Parts: sequence; structure tokens; C-alpha cells
Amino acid sequence: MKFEVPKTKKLYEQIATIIEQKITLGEISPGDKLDSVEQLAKNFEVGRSAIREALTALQARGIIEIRQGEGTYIRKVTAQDISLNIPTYASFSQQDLQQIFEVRKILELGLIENAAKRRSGRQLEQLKEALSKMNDALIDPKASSNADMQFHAVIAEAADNPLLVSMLQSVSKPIARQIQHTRSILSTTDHAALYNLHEEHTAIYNALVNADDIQAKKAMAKHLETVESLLFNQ
Amino acid sequence: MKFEVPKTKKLYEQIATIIEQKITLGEISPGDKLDSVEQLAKNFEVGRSAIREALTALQARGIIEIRQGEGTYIRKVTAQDISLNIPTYASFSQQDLQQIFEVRKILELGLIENAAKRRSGRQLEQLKEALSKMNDALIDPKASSNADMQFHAVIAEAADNPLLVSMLQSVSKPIARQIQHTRSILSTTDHAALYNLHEEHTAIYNALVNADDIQAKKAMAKHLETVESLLFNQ
DNA sequence: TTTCTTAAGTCATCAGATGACCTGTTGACT
DNA sequence: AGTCAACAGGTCATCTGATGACTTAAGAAA
Repeated sequence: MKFEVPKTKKLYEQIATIIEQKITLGEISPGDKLDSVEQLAKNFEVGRSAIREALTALQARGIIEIRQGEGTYIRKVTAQDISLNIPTYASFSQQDLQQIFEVRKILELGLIENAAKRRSGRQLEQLKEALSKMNDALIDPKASSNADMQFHAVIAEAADNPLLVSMLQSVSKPIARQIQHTRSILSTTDHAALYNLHEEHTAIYNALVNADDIQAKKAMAKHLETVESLLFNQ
Repeated sequence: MKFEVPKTKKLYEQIATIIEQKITLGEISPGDKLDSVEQLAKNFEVGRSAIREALTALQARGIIEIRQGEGTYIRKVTAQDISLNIPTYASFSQQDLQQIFEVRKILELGLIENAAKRRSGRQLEQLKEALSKMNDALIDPKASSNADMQFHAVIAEAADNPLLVSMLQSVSKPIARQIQHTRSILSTTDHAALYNLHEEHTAIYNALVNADDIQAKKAMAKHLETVESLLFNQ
């Protein structure tokens, strides 16, 4: 037997919800200043602490901004503010990682298409730079891993969609450590695999130079498959 | 002349940061119980309110869980917990919406491929149901819009990646109102366009029935293009 | 006019008091 | 032995008065 427990029992959660709704309903709008903590406490007929905790929570979620000595304001949310919230400490299961990697794969494939069409000359240079860094540091797991991430980051940037950049970075982080670990193994056991990775990056780079989105997508798909098998099949 | 201002001046923010770091560094691990508020106040040599506000903020971000009468615990974060944080009230610019839509397009295209391969019989039924709902309510902007979202949601589910589901839902929300609005215009001015939308959904459905991922992707791409032009070219 | 001082408004933080809630223990009752 | 009510200890939830810090703007001084 199982009963429903009251969802938001805590006062400050209720208050946070109410304030959020007031924003959603348009009673108060982004940019507006909220009443002072004291005033809110009177309006809601609760103590100041309940108000403060509600506001602190809303601030942590990026919904409002509390400025000491000034007041509390509703934040204006733009696409820039949208991002994944992935605690860095999170320890994911193998299955979680595969899900995350699948998302990354999808983002990266959709992305490379845009990147091939929109990449600038400067970005091609940055890619080239990351490529040679990767080559120079082939057997340095940390440096080459960084260059690897840089390579992918530039591609994201070339796609000219900040939201995509931020999302891709978020889903890449949890796998970054894994990748570095894998690279560090390869660096002592399988130089051929490392060289292969570099070849694949070069193929992607060449496709981008030619602004060939079909080819770029193909090359990226192949690369991601390689990475995936290296990551999950050991 | 400009000086660096201390990034986290507020006490409770500093404390939140420290606690977060302790988790990242492994000093305390997911599942662990934190010291009591009083104890933490003594350890940090601050008042209880600073501690409580720090904890409230961390809880709002999903990092810890505060249980009345019991204590405070570090949450175990899995892929399920990863999600986009998009306030429902956010008023996005046309440009923002296009960025968001592009992400949606990428996710949905990557998704449909998986869905075509993994869809179950039950999901095909749900799709069929959503389809006929859409057909029945062609000129009811609200109902058909709901059926539309349901259709896409089932596809997300069929792709068998909860993380994808949650991410797609997040990026779909901000555009949902727009879509509903567009549908409501079409319902009074352009029944042919509505019928066309339904045709496209049917094409997607058929491809899914045949487990033809190439065709499904093509159909979805066409559909999304239609939606995009309806949304942004008026 | 420009600069300095001051006052008002507001957030930041502390600390004492109380209530609400959870868990485990104890002991009576079945 | 099993069940359960009552109790105690620990902890979160909330209120409140006090004080400090910070921002803004009005008014005084240069």
C-alpha cells in the first residue's frame, strides 16, 4: 500500500513555486524588481527566513538575481542561459555513459553538418592547430586529450550555435575522463590506434576545408564509432 | 581602473562552493550524510542561516537532498538527472528560437534513426493513436498541438534513451507555444497546410512501421523543414 | 558644477527560541 | 515472538530581533 505524500510541504518551496508561477503568468516580468524580503515576508505572512531560502533556491536555478543593497530582480533568460546541469562529481554507470555518448554522437553529427557549411577561415586554422597539437603530443595522454577536446570544441563553435556548443560541452565532460584514461592506455600499448585516431581527425578536417558536409558527417561518424568502441569494448 | 571583485563574496555561496568541491574531490561521496546544520555552522564558524541558504541552493541544483528530521544527504546523480534547465517563462528572441529549433532538429533527426530501429509494437500503436487524434482535431489548435507533441514524445521514447527524451522535451517546450499559435492561425486560414502536416506525420509513421531508418529520417527532415518555415517565415 | 556626506532602503548574517518530523529504543500487551 | 504506543534524541523548518554591509540618491560643502 502506498499513499501520495504532499509534494511541496516546505514553506520556502511553496513560496518559490508561487513566485515562479507569478513570473510564468506574467504578473511579474523579467527585469522587474521584486518586493524587498521584509515586504515579501509580510505579503506571504511568513518569516523572513522562509523568503530568503525561497529566493536563494530560485537564484541557484538562475531564475532571479539577488543584489546586496539593491534588491532582487527577475532574470532575463536567453538561449545563452540554457545549459545542461551535470555535476562534475557524478559517477555514471556504463549504461549511463552509453546514453550520454549516444547523445553526444547525435549532437556532434548534426553539428558537423552545420560546421561544414558555416566554418570560417579562422576556425579552419584553429582546427589545424589542434590537429598538429594532437600529432605532436600523440603519446602524451593528457595533452592529446586536451587537443582532442579542443578540436571538437572548435567544430561546435563553427556550427555557429552557442546553445549547441554549451550542450555538447556538457555531455562531453562526463566522457572526457574516460577518454583520457583510454588514451593513456593506448599510449603505452597501441600506437597504431592513436595514429588511426589522428588520421580520422585529419579526414574530418579535410572535409571541413572542402566545405563538404556529407563527407564531414561520414568522417565524423566513423571517428565517433572508433572512439565508442575504444571506450566501451575493453 | 578596474579591480577584480571576489567572485563569490557571499558567505553562503562560498560555503556552497566549498561543499561542492568536497564532493568533487571525493572527501564526501554520494549517499553520505552531511553534518547537521548546527555542526556545519560550528565547523565553518558561521551562523546557521548561512549554512541553510547554502544547502537550500545546493538542493535547488539537485546536488543534495534535505530531509526534515533526518539530515542532509549527497545525491547520487545518474543520467536520469541530467536535464536542461529552461524556465518556462523565458521569452526568447527570434534568433534564440531558431537556435533552439536547430538543436531540436538535430536531436529529433538523430533520434528518429534510433527509433526506427528500436521501436516496439506498443509504441507503434501509440503513434497511430496520436496520429488519429491529430486527424480528428485537425482544426482544434490546442488538441492537435498536444497530439503533435505526443507524437514526437513517443518517438523519443522509442529511441530508448531517457536522456534524449528529457533533452528533447526541454528544447521542445519553448517552441510549443509558438507552434500552437501557428496552428491556431492555420486552422482559420490554411487547412491545406494542416493537412500537409498530417501527411508528413503519416509518412514518418509508415517509415517507422517498416523500421526503415533512412526513410524515417528523410520524412522527419521534411516535416521539420515544413514546421520551421511555418514558424519563422510569416 | 563637482565632490563629499549622509540617510534611507535592502540584502547578509548571527543567534536564540520553538515547532515539526524521523529514527531507534523501551516496555506493555497480545 | 510479534505488535504497537510512548518516549527520547537528533535534525530540519521557521520566526524574530539585532547588527553589519552595500547601493543609491538626495542634499551639503567646496
